[in-house]
Amino acid sequence: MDRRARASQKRRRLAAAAARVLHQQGVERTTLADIAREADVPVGNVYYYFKTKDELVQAALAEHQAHLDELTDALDRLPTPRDRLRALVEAWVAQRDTAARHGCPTGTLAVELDKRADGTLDAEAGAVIRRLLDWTATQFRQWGLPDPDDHALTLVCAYQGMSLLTNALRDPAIMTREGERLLRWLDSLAPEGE
Amino acid sequence: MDRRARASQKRRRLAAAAARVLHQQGVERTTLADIAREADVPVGNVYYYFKTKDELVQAALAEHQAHLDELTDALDRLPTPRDRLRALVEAWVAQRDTAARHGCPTGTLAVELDKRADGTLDAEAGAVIRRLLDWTATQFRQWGLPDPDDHALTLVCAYQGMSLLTNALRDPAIMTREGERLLRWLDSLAPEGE
Amino acid sequence: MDRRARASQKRRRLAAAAARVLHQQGVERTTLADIAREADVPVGNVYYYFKTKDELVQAALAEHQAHLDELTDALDRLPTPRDRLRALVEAWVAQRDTAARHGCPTGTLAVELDKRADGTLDAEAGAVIRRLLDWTATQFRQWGLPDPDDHALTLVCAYQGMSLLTNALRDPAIMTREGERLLRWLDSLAPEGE
Amino acid sequence: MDRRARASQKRRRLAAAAARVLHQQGVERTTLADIAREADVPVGNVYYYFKTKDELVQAALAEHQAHLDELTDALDRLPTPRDRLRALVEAWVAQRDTAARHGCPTGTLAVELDKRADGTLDAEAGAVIRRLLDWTATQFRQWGLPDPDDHALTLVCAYQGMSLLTNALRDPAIMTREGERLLRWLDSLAPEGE
DNA sequence: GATGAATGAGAGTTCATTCAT
DNA sequence: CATGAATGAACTCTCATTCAT
Repeated sequence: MDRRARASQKRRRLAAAAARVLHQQGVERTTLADIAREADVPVGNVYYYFKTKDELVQAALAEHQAHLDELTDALDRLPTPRDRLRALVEAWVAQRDTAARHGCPTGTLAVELDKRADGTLDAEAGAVIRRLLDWTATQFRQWGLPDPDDHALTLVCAYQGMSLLTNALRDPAIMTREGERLLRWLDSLAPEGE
Repeated sequence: MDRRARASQKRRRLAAAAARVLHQQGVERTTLADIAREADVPVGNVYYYFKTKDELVQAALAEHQAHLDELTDALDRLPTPRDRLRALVEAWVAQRDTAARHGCPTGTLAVELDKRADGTLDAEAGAVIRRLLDWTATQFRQWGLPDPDDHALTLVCAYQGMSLLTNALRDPAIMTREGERLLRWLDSLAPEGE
Repeated sequence: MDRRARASQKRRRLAAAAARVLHQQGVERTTLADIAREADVPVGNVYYYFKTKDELVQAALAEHQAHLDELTDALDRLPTPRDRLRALVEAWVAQRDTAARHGCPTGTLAVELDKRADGTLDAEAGAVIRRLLDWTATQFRQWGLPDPDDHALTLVCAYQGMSLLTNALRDPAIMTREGERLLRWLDSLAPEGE
Repeated sequence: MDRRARASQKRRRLAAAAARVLHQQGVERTTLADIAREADVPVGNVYYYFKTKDELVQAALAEHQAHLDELTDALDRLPTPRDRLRALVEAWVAQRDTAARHGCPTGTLAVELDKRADGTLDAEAGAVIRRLLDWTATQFRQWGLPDPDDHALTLVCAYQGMSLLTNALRDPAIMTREGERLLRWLDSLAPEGE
């Protein structure tokens, strides 16, 4: 592996470390030294890859976006929209322990970034959430249900809500209970005229 | 007004200012000077009322708790549990512009405090949310519905979820749409055997 | 002396220290710690009086302005414009050893500040020089000479030029030689029709 | 072109870039990356030509020296000392816009370098100025005027002074006014017994 | 109690210089 | 020779907390 490849790998390592540590400690309580340590990179070197702390936050958001895309790509291989949405909910529930400890990575990031006066980064956090919203709406639309956007909104709100409560009450069981309800809800839906 | 009364009034002013500013700027981006300024109290004086910044955060949480109690007390005067829950949802929707700008005060505070290693304050944030959960469950129980706890969980999750998305996407309309759905949902519920 | 008086005295001490150290070491090579040490003030405390390093530079400029004003006030007590201008030149020459080591405080500051992209502070440095220019022009005008502005420009240019060369060549004798020439020049001037 | 020639060409490009950028931004506000970029040379490569930043500053000084030598060589082709000195002043005035923006390259460099504790580089800056002084004195001597050194000092001081004021007040007209005065002064001079 | 001032431990960031290939 | 990457020391600035009156 040549120098350039190793360098870009380091960039990724930093982005991944940022995603992890920022999720656990939050943006404001995480120092660059924390991220550097997690990525095993000297502090001064971080600035070779990211000119500011904000760029690291941005990279972490991109990382979450990438994870989400991986997930939806995998789900897209399932036969029906209902299968895909069920699997989405199941993937959420599978993360319940992480959610109990640190909440939804994107959701909590969005909350923190929205506290800033400068609205640059929080718009990017919003974009990640909107992408999930769009993918979900697409599923409902393909399913042939009316008001697919409303259904998508309901589902994603439910996800963010249960993640927040799971985290705030430190109780993964919340995720299980609400997840099961969502599955029953999905099973109860039927396209018009079906 | 004697000295003690004036002092306790100052304490309240500080707590109220903390609640406001922390909601808007978040815990980590708010300095003691910010709160002191908002309360029109000299910085050095803050420490006679709150020994640490964390105590001010605690006071802000208590303030939110108090607001919530006021609200539920008012709702308790309504005739039926369904009326109360409907009014609760309507109260949420009425706050949509604030939610778009800063999210739910308690929810965003809980998110931020959960990022801390020290789990003292985030437990208190959880307690505020749990109190809302309990009050809501009580309504569903009085209504005679089965699984009142699950219903309560669903409703509060929906609230936190729609607040978060409203804030992240800076779109108060989300609150309106989800609020209307919740009202329809409440209208559709009926106790067993009714 | 009460707290407030002592505090404002500290502000002055800092401004004076800044003027001294910035003159000796230049803006860019002087750290806040240098100034703090010179003023015998803890580094963190500096920011109570000056929010940024630039404000300290500004304060140093004001200090130089004040020194200049003191000088011209003293000169204003002399009977004739020629006396005042002669005394001005003599005051410059008296500073020859300082000039050899560090140049003219205002002139060198202006040079450094003009290298900045942001033109805020260098305008203030220019203002100090312009004030000297104006005072000098006033003398020539009172003297009844034609083109008092041109004469003033010539005199101040000569001052800045000889300060620069004295400093660059580390030779106070330059100041003496040019100073004497300037005195002869002043003596040779006569108002029209005199 | 062989390797050695290409290499020495790169060295020159770097020296020229250094001269330009250091004049514009000053020594302390210029990074090696700035110079490397201006010369279109990779940062890491700079060190094959200049072991330290100071060596680049030195090279910039040499560049200014070379420019000055070019100028005086050209002037030396003029018939009389008076012609040469007049042409020198005219050359200065022709640079008035550059002077307004960045001052005299050598003069401002000397000011900055004199702020250093280490007196190595500022001596070199002084040497460049002294060379100008010497050339000028030679002209006055050839002219047959008494005190040629004093006349040279006066002329060079005037130049540095008017450059500094032009820069500090950002007014090229200063250069024009003082330049005209210097020309009149030169015209008024006559060797003894002439 | 009240208050302006003091303090010091970090935080993010920059950059000359060096290294490995 | 060339070069992207690495390094660490230093700097400016922030802020919770404490102190002296």
